[in-house]
Amino acid sequence: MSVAIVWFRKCLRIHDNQALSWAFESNQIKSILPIYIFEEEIDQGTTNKMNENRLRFQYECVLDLQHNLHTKLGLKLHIFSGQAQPVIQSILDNFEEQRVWLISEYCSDRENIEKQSQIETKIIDQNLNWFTKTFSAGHTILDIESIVNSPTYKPPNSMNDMTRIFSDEFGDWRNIVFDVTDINPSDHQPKQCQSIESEFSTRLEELNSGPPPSSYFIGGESAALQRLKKKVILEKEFVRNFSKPSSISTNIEGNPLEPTTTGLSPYLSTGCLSVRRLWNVCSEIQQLSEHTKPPVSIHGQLMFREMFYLLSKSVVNWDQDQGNTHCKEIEWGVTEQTLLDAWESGETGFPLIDAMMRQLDATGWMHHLGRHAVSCFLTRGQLWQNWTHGRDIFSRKLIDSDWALNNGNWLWLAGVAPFSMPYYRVYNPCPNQKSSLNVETETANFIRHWVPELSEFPSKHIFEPHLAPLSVQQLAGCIIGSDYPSPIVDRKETRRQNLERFKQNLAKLR
DNA sequence: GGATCCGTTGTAGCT
DNA sequence: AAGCTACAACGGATC
Repeated sequence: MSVAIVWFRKCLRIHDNQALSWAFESNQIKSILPIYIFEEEIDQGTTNKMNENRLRFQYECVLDLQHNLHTKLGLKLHIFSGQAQPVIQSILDNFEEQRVWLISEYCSDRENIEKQSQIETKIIDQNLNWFTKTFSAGHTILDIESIVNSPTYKPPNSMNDMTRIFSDEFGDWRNIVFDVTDINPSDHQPKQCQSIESEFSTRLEELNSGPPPSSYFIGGESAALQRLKKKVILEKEFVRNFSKPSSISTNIEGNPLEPTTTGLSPYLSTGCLSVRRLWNVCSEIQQLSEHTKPPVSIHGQLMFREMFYLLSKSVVNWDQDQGNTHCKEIEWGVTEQTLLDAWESGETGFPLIDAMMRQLDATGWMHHLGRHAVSCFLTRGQLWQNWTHGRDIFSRKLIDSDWALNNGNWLWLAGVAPFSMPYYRVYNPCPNQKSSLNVETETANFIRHWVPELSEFPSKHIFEPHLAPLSVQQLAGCIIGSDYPSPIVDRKETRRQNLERFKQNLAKLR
């Protein structure tokens, strides 16, 4: 009879959790010790990996997991902070004479794969009683490792490629309902483990007891399942019609923080929500009637997520702008810190860009199309800065940040990847009446909310306030250049120059 | 092997 | 107001 140490990493939930289910169902497991390790160096204040919002969100997820494990399954989650290897060593030392399984979810990124293999060779292999078991499809629909290693695998670059992979894997995959494991505690003996000593950073408690978070989202499986119900299960028409988002703003039902999309991404990235559960819910809704299809449907969005996971595992230097087969080496030149800082702090003088970046800073979330607009603006559109700078800022601030997806999306939007749209399709940072966005009210109100300096500006001028006559600026109580920055660049001129630069770079690469 | 088509989600000007 | 077209023209897949 053995102890199962269930190491929660990317699946902070008890529903559809293969590792947890296995530990419950296996007859050889006598007791279960769930653990979570905060691996960021959080005692020196905010980490360079996660800003405060992100760290707090992560902590909320872990606390909710602790609550659910305790109330639903009678298990106590032990929380640690520190580097995984020494922490796991110290945990296992409590069980020196016993048979122990260290169970976790497969993580596909380089750093975590190295960590996992070090733990296996330096700790597990040193004691004949200790074993590991890793479950492969916890965070993704596909078994990333097995697909990438199959002899016929070619890195996918389009939705066509993805439908081929799904067909090979699942046959008739459209509206398929995947097997999802859920634990029914009444089917099993209680498996509570002896408690062991655990310690984690007091900084996390401080964050949690501080002022109410500016983030709209609350971390955890409970909030994830509530949101799934509210935005997907109860919104069948929305699911069936899901397409390219037409509104860049939030402001649903008068709430300026409620997304027009599902808002489930923070829960998918932390694994509070199983991606298979979300897929299944959509399948069940769509089976009943007409619905949009990949690439624009929710299933399509989830398939792009799988695509980026496959690529991130199979493309060498996925997160680099050099030596990366999926990144054209554009000469971005020397970083201009003032431009980068203005972009990050929402002081570019372009109201829509600034509203987006301030929303990101305050809430840790930004609308899908907003991410397009600000990343195009930073790179090939206006500022001509290396996409990796934007990637780093997103990764520190976005509560739904995910290594595979964040890099993939930046490669896409910077126009450097094989799957990118043509480089000359540049988003206009100042949408006008011709834009698909509702500039009259919704988008203008979105700017008024996040850039209060401009709250009295008429919609006609709010996207390019520096072009407004001085009388309009005075009436709005906001003089451009003193109360709100003038544009840091000439958007039309930089666009023209950058198109030319990009073209020359491509010619050189050919 | 050259032509043609296609790719999740562009913009601006004209009718 | 919606739809067409030019813009300038990538790169991989397909025929």
